[in-house]
Amino acid sequence: MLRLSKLTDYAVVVMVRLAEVSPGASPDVQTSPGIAAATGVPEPTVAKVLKTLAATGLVTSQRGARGGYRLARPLHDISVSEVIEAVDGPITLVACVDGSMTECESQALCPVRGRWDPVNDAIERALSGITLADMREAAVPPMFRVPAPAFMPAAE
Amino acid sequence: MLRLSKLTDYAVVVMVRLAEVSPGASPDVQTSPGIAAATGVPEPTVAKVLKTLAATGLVTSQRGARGGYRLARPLHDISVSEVIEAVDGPITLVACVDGSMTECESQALCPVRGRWDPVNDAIERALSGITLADMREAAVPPMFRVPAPAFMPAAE
DNA sequence: CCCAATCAGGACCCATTCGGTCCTGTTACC
DNA sequence: GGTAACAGGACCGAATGGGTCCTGATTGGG
Repeated sequence: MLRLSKLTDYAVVVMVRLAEVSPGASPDVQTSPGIAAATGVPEPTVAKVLKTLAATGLVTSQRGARGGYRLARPLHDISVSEVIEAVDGPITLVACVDGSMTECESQALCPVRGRWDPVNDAIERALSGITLADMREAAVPPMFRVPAPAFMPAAE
Repeated sequence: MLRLSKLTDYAVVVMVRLAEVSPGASPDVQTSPGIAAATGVPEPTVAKVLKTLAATGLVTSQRGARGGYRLARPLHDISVSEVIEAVDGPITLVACVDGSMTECESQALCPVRGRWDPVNDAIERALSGITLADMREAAVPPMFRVPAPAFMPAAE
């Protein structure tokens, strides 16, 4: 269904939240539980996403007490494709696109040999043209913007 | 990983194969086992794909003896997005894009409320611009074109 | 008129992957 | 030195998709 994982969605949520507090270059870092409380995403999931993003360099981490996470780059400099590839791995519509052509035993018969490449490239190009800042602009009306709720979303 | 299902890949293979024999408007129909033998795709899978494509109107079926399948439209008039939506359902990157907003219990908190829409639309636009004929052109060199092998691809 | 071939539309099972949780170690501040 | 927070795994359950099979409906040919 051409659906990307929830982790990617959460990653965008977390990164946008990360930008809300550190718009310029403020050294303020945010902790995983703090972001979890602000976004409503479960804390372990937030931690997992942050660790993945930190591993790929999209966010920087500060260890130890008073530590936390901070955006490595401003929102308008991070494309959607970067986030997707960081969380879900490289964008490969079908197995043939990747270098793993070992699977395709019927290479001579397969009529789609490398046929998805232009499609895959078109999608990646479309995704590279959209940044997190663009997604932020196209978001919900400001009346729904919640600055930093101190309460949990209940639901449990 | 933004990967579409194998069924979609098979659907493209089958439809391209379907066009190989009925280029214009010849009434020649092809049977499921015939296409399976020509493409190397397992016969039950081919039948499943064909039935799905017939249900969405991308191919037409002829029941009874001497029956089979035929392309409803020429290749250059069928976009990739049509095939994807026929096999894998509507293109929805995240659950929020769809009308199923019932899942999102934290609507007020969710900062990506409808944020993926432009991304989703960009992808669908990119996919709509590529037809099966385009994929056919960007395929493997003609030396790999197998007309209609009467043997099975072995492998079993 | 009967039979064979083929599509139609399900139900069904298995494998794979994803979503989510938890544990242990390391680092830096108080 | 204690504590708070990240790092990096392993781990398990649920859900989805891939693939197979069965039974009925329909049409052409003998």
